[in-house]
Amino acid sequence: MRGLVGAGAQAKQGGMTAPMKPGQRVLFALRKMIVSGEIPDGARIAEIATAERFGVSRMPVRTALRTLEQEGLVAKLGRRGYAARGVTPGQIDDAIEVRGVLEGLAVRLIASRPIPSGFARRLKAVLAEGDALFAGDSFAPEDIDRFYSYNLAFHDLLLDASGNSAIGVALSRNNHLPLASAAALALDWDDLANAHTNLKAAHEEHLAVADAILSGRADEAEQRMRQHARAALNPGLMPLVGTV
Amino acid sequence: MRGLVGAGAQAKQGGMTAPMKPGQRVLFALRKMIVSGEIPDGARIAEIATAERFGVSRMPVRTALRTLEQEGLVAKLGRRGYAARGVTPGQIDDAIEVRGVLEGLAVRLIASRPIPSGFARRLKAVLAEGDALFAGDSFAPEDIDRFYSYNLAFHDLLLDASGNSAIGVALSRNNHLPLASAAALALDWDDLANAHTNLKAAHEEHLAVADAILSGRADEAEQRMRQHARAALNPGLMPLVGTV
DNA sequence: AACTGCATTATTGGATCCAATAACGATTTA
DNA sequence: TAAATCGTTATTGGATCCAATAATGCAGTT
Repeated sequence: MRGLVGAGAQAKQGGMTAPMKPGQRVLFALRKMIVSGEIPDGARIAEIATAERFGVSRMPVRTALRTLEQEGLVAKLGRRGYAARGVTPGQIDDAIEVRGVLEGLAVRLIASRPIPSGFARRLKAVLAEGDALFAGDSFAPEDIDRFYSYNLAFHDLLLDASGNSAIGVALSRNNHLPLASAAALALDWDDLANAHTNLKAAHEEHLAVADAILSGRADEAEQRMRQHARAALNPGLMPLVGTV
Repeated sequence: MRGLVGAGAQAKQGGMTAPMKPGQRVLFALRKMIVSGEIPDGARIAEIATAERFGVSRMPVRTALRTLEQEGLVAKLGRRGYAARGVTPGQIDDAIEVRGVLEGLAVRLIASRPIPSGFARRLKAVLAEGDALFAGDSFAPEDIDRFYSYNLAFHDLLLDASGNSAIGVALSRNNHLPLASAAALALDWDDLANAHTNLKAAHEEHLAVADAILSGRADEAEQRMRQHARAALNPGLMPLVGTV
């Protein structure tokens, strides 16, 4: 399943066969280089050098650096351009914790209010996808992709239903860090049995969260959602669990 | 105290007598126009027209729009430029709630770990400023400014001490919305007695949060910090309480 | 009269050029 | 010899110009 995160992220970033516009291309390339450590922490990033490196004008580099600054991946050095801010594992943990808190707020808000019938229906429909996935006791390779979609739908639904737009914008930060977003199945699940076990646990956490929400147990829903995010922090049983 | 928010925000944004660079100027002007509703919700913002309006080139407008897009204040319309996303009171409430949750996470993290002696000392020093402010039972006009500084120092200290950098980047979003940031004393305190009463309440919440932190009562610290943020939501006794 | 195709135009994105500014080094003087 | 000042240079920010592209309006045809 090596191509999974590539497939997902690339598709989301429009990185298909169609030629990407220079601006986007530079942005994604720089982002990838920084988070991967190819550009080491603290390294200066000059507009001219970068532009020449990518064979583009300085303009796309400039806009990309501005965006990366907003994302916290580069820091502005007064008049000396920008410097890469390497992403340490600790920062990813930090982002995961923030995500848990924000998603926890989302479910708490949902559970604190009367549940619209439409939401309950949609939530159950999403969860049914997960149930179907784990009906058997083993995984086929394509099931990872299906879980990816299901997981994304679950988190997106809750975000939408919270009715709090500020949560979404705050979360959009974290999603730029691979491993930190709910969508990122960053690690390759080379062991399908392993994947089945761990992703099933994630699905059952989803069920528990949903039950707490639909029953109006707001505090419990929030706590469970936080815990669900934190599960990505500790390696637990397996080599390393991606963000589920 | 009409000039307060102006003073604070302007100073923070560098809006003093020194001429601001075009990029900054356009960015701040557009931001202000959108949040104030001068540019109505959904209104299209074209580069050329805006550039002419401000008497600058299209370039600063472009970068400003990119930044505002990151902040969620404008939305991109495919090839038709950008559209203003009006800020409703509800969105400000949303942002305040998010702030409470994020700052709540910060204090919980601090309280969950051993307290560095340096932090305890600095925290007490900051709180002493507040104590001095409310030693008397009335306010002088300049005390509002002093409270502004003290309040900012309190929140910044906790943010720093949390050790979680993701909280800061997530919070930087909300701070762009006036009334949502901890720094914004958005409403004019024309009644000094009123200001004294309400800001003193805020200070006592600070004390309670600090006590919970230093005593290691993480859950309580988090809850109190959330409540502290939410206090800005309900008008309560007075006409309208700014974000304290 | 309505629909489709083409041409025009408005608008964004990129590239190049110019100005301002701060860092750095060399040179001169005490 | 060391420090200070002046000049050079590297680098960012802004302005203008050019290309690509999609929306819009007009005309022609069915």
